[in-house]
Amino acid sequence: MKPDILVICGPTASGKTDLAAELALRLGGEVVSADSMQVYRRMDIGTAKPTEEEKRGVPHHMIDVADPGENYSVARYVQQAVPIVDGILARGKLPVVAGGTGLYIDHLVAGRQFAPFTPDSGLRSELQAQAKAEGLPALRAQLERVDPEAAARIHPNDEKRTIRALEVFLSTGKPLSRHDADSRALPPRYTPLTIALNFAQRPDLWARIDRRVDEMMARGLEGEVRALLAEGVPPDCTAMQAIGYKELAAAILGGRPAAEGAQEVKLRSRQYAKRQLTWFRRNREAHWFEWEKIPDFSAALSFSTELIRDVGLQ
RNA sequence: GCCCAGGUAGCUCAGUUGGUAGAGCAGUGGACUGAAAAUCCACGUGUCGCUGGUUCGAUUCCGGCUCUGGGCA
Repeated sequence: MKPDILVICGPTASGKTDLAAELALRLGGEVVSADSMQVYRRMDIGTAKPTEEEKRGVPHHMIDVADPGENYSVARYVQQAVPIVDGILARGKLPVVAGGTGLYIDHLVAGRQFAPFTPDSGLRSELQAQAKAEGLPALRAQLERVDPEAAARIHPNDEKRTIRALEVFLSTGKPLSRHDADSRALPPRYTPLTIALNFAQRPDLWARIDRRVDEMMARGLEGEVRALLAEGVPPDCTAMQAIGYKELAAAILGGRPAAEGAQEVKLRSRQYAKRQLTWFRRNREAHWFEWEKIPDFSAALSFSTELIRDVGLQ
């Protein structure tokens, strides 16, 4: 099957943004961000959104599409991003999906469907309260009764997934495992050519992350976080779970120096990058390009354009 | 120079009444279907500072040396 979209993925600070913009510019494409935190407005520095200069005149979509206080989700992402990708294709251009949120990328391209209901925040907090009062094993026992298949797959300590599975059953009357099975049977929405970026040596990635966090601090990340808190964004909302915001908010609220928070941001970013790599490595179709020491974009460009030519993407 | 407290896993430390050692953090690998920058799982051999002595056996007891804190000169 001939690919119809280009996907650029990789861990944080691996150079996705630059490569995506450059490729889109050369191939007459448009960038569609696949990043769960760049969707939020007024969170620019800490989410490393591309600047106008970095966008190189190429249209970038799925950035600044929600307010920080809103509860964004994969489902909403797919709902918004699919018409955009389709629109780009309809105009005869190449969609370049670029980002570090593997879940978002996978759902966008795979065409999976979500359980047909709007999450009821009341039900969710009810279940959370129940977990707190009666303990997670109680919820787990409940899940084993209504959806033994999901219970077998979800680890007993995984509260979020246990609650989610119960939520689906209680709202739709259909077990989550059934939804998943049905969804897996659907044909994929797009056929991607996937390029994954990484550093050959882990410490080189760390060095790049550290430098980037220092740059974020120099550009005023602390002020950005203070502004969000001042406008009343709840410190426990989804947007404030973003690395960089969470740690600085905690430092600010706890009266600790921002520099201390910045150190935590570096650590948490490294750990996040490792999780991203685990996700992307699972995709056997991805073509990996690894940097030696520092990014060499001209090498990445020839690697990419060759691949694109070989598969007839353009 | 003297006195005191220490030198044990990358870091912070626990421990062995003498039978070669274990936690947290870090790190590595993995999972992931409406919170995903979230959530969860698995993985612990290191000259127990060096060197003599006692002992069947010392990281553990004794001596010397060395290094790091703190105190007194």
